[in-house]
Amino acid sequence: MLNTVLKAGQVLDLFDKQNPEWGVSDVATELNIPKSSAHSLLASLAQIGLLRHGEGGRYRLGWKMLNFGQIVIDTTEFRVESRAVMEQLAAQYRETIHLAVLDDGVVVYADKLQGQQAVQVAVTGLGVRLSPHCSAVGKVLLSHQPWPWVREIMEKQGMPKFTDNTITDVDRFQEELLQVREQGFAYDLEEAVPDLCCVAAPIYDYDSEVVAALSMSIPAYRFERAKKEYRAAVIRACQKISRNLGYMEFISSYRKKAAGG
Amino acid sequence: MLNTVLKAGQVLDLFDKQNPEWGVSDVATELNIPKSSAHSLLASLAQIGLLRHGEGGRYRLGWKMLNFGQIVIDTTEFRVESRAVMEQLAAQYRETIHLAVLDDGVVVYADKLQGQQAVQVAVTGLGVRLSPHCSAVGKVLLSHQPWPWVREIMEKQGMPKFTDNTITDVDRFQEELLQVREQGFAYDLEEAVPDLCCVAAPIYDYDSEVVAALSMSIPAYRFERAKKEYRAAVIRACQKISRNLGYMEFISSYRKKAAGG
DNA sequence: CAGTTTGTTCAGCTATTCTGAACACTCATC
DNA sequence: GATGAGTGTTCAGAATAGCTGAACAAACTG
Repeated sequence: MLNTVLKAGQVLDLFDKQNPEWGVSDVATELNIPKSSAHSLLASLAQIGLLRHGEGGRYRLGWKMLNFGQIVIDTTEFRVESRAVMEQLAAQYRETIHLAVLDDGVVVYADKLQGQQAVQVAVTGLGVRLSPHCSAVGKVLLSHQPWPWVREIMEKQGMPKFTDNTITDVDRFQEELLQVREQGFAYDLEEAVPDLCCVAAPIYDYDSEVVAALSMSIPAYRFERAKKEYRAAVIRACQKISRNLGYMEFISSYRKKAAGG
Repeated sequence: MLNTVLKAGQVLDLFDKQNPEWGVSDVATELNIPKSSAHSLLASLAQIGLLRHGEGGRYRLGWKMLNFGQIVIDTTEFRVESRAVMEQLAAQYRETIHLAVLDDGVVVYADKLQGQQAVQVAVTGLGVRLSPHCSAVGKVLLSHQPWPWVREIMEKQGMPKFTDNTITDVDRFQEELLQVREQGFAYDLEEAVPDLCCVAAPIYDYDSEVVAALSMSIPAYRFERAKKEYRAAVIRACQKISRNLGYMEFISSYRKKAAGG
């Protein structure tokens, strides 16, 4: 480990929303290092663009940080980040895993792993579009959308009845979504296909936005026996992926508060 | 200057949208340094969160970059002050608005509003760096810098020709900047991208320094019809922001005289 | 205008980083 | 499976880069 880089990291970490500007002396006293050391650190960081020193000799985070931040956003895809975790899940439970996103009101499968053969990169079935009211991923994704919009979608697309368990009433669906959002996961209890159950959870990105949902599909008889374990596994997987996408729970709770709910 | 920090900067600069992932060997050959040196640099940068190394030992930019980028956004006064005015402009004209600053001789987008959806908090495209000789914001920002410095920058960066209208001659560019400074706004008449025109004006702070430039981008055919109106709108917006930042015109004119030009 | 603060420079001493070879590991290919 | 070329990682000694504290310049404050 390069000591100099580590110290540079400490310096950078001083800059936050509350204290966006630091002088040489401030840094020196804060980190308990000589003024001259603080100076060379700050000056060097400014030279490589991570800091800038504007008027008055005080230092601020540089514009290059914006650049790098943007590159992070533009080059990390949730599909790539999800893949490894999905493979782990598939290997452990040997059940089918789905990764889904919302596109114009319908659920689209962005990735899929069949449980039978351990690491089968199945392109089959990808991009399939289905109505969201009868799938676990659909519920998860819709539960994070504004209800009026969801209602409109439902009314436009209709809520066809596929099994006896399919939710076909809009008000009942709203209740379901509220609960899903609250508890952080959704079930599909034979609502789309008889004898097939699913459990899904949301995947958050760096901005605490739900960008996708991940689900595991299990035959009903097997699902009933270990519902809780499957649920926990899916939730854990989603948390892992979310973390890989830069999601941090404490930020999320902060933002929720700031947004007023 | 700390050599280690400078090298760390070189390493970081390798990461861009085209090459978001680097291995130890890649970095070593690219920078002509031993593998072990590359390794310790990468490992240290990962330790402080500026990089992360995922599966396969390859390195990517870390999530802390996003953090820092966000802090830059949230703590830059003129950005905060600009936001409301930009949203007004975007709502009224439904065209794309850019807020840009100068960083080490290149134009950096500090904020961006797409005209289509009224209040789209777009982080997309932020931090993009581009050469200033072919953009309206670039001309505005450079027109308030000392010419010898500008000339040096131009010679160092070159003035690549993107369209038939791109200014590629240094002397011609000096004339253009003088005019821009005199008249208080700049056009980009399809000089960077065909069929795309821009008009930009400067934003002054309390100290009568140009801290940023704001531009509106409009398709050429539409721009030609109402050039003057767009221009007036942008100038008005910039005056509004400048006033919010404590800028007062009469002080400015006084200072210009005192500075002898 | 003096006093106190700031950021910046410098040169010797010390410890840090650099280096290249050896190691562990993954992935194709034979 | 064994093999080879490709990774990333570790380590010790050699050499250089960074730490330091005092002295400097420059800005602000009374």
